[in-house]
Amino acid sequence: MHYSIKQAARMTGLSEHTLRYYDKENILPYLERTQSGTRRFSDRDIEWIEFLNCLKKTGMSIENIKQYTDLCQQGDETLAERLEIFKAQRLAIEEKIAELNESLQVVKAKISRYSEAYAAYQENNKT
Amino acid sequence: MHYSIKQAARMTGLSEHTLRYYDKENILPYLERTQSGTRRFSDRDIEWIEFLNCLKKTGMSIENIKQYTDLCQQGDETLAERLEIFKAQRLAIEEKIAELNESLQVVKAKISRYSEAYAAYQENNKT
DNA sequence: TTAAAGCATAGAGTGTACTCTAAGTCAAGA
DNA sequence: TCTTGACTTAGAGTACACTCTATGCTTTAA
Repeated sequence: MHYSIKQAARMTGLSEHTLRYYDKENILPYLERTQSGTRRFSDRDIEWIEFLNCLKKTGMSIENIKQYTDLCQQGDETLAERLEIFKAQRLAIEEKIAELNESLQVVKAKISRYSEAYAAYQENNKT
Repeated sequence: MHYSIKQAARMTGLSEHTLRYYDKENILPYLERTQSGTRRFSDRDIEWIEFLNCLKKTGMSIENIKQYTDLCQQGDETLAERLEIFKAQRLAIEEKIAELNESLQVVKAKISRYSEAYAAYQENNKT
């Protein structure tokens, strides 16, 4: 199956503008064109975009994604390098989760204190 | 104890530029000045900045932080509203953690596949 | 054949959060 | 007094990731 940019946008949740921007940045390595120049998205492209979405959620920049995409197109010699990228990214995600858990504790503590303060405030302002 | 902007920058890990920017954005409500205009950071300010750092790590924007800061200065009538802000933020953090855990699974799967592919590649290229 | 829809490009504009620069003030030590 | 260093401001500049605009080309249905 092949899809127009409009369909691809709907399927991936990105805008047509963003898909063209990603193409311009060369991070859609499998994307083909018709002879008149229209982009022709395949299932492989859709899957790739969904994978990019996942990488972006972990905080990976377009620049880093570009580097990875380039390595993918250079064949098996870059396998070790690509493996290292993901190992580093795994660490980064784990650190981010740990950091968020810490912040969660701080926010929860705030909620406790505000709950108490608010209860006391209501008590003082009883009619 | 009071600190200069340079000391405050070192203590909080932010730059002097950033601290001045935060002050301009009115998210440092307790910050005082000397009569000649120099900023005078107290321990309370340092704690507040560390708390802002925590909120920022959770993805809260300067704009939202400003709203919260404003509410803090309006007294007890805004207690309920502030409580709601933190409840919403708790939810946002929990969702972010869940999302990161999903991405972590995807990255881990990539690591497994690359580890295998790389082992096979090495096997094929034995001298 | 003509109108509309959908696609293309180059390049300008936007929002966020800084980050830096230029020019000037102020306080302390040689 | 003069220099040095730390501070001040307003406002310009930067990086990132889009987002939009203007203009024009194709394809398709009426």
